[in-house]
Amino acid sequence: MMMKSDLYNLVFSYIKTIPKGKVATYGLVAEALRAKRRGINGHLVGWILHKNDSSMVPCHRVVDRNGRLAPNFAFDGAKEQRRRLQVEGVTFVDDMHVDLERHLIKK
DNA sequence: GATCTGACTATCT
DNA sequence: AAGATAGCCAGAT
Repeated sequence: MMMKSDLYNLVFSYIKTIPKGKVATYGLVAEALRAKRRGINGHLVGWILHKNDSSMVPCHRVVDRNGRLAPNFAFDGAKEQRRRLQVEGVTFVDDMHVDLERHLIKK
């Protein structure tokens, strides 16, 4: 198979489980992955997504702990990410911040 | 195989 | 309040 690596697989597997209209934080993903691979931090998660640039994965549902969207150099631009989330029913408290209280998977 | 890098987060200054 | 530092890991070179 062409699996990049175990980490990629873990990250994508988790992200794919994020329900539509929900979001997860990098820290949350990292925490979940920590169950499989010890000591994983948010850097790993975001960085893997960056390297992979997977349009096939709902990486737009992953935000930082403040609910802020990824930086502009991800996706087609932060505004594109915001548009995708809004289409899925995610509400925003700011142009760049999702409403974590309503859409964060869990805490 | 050593060094650099990274879309994070918490803590300190 | 905003910038700097530390902690942590694995992929890329």
